[in-house]
Amino acid sequence: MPENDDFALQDFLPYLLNQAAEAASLSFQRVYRDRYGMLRTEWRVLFHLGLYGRMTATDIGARSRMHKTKISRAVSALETKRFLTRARADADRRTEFLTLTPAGEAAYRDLCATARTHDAALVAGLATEQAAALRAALKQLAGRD
Amino acid sequence: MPENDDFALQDFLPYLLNQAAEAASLSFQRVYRDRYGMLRTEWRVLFHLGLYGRMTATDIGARSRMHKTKISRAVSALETKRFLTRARADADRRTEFLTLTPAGEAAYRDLCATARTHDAALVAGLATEQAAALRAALKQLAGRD
DNA sequence: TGTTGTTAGTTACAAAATCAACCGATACGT
DNA sequence: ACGTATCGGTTGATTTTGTAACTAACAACA
Repeated sequence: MPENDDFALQDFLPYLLNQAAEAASLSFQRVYRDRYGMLRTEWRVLFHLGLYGRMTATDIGARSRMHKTKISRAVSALETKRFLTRARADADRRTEFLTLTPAGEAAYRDLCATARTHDAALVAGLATEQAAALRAALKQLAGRD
Repeated sequence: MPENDDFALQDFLPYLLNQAAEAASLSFQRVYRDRYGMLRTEWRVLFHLGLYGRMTATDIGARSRMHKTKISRAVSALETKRFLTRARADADRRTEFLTLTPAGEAAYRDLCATARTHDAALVAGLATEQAAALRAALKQLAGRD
């Protein structure tokens, strides 16, 4: 009845990606939300700081492609949770370096461990090379990193 | 410096999926936004109606896994745009059937054509089987359809 | 019929994301 | 030094989403 002869829009990549992304983040979201009262933006900032060590907000933005304001607010939230500290740079007093506190690092490690489990569960249905291929393709689509 | 020896969290699937999804939808979003003033939810509803023909809001929800309220609002918006009409069902007066107007169908066809182009551009860097494998993996992650 | 439970869809309110304007610090050209 | 532009980051207003409560219609069963 509908005239979608040639192109199956159920296969439209943006749609598919979004569906998969939403499904995949759901279970993990519950973890950082219930366990640490974090938002996804906060978890992402934490994750960057845990992974790369001391960074500025701009650095995080460049890597994560999150908007300035999201990062700014996430940093504030993490600061009030005592998960990170700020330090003005001497060279350029506009920038501030962000560092995880011990509590922040602990949360990071805990979440990493949980993330590992979730990741494994997600790819459970896929063969090893399939999973690797998937990650590679996603990286390319994401444009970098 | 950071102690992420074993597990590269840059490869964390929810993160990767989200990055790719965001990057992929960006260019297409501009199309339906600028050309028709639509939101993503609206485009999705339009897309379902165009693809499957007359449906109820609940049907759309079951297929797209969007929440009731999102659908309700998207339907209202599409109705004010004169892209769809509602018709109460005789059998059950709670449900209403949604049908695209000619204008709605025209928009659907236009956006489909554009979507096809965008999709092709996205998978341009991938081999044909790679793209197919990607879609298959995403479908599985999405849980269905 | 009357009660209880469920379903389709909407609405109200809170939470969060987006956008634009903003402040202070720096850089640059003159 | 001075004006202008730019950059790092924050704030406030608006928009969009999420959560819950709600209305109306139906179903089932006494």
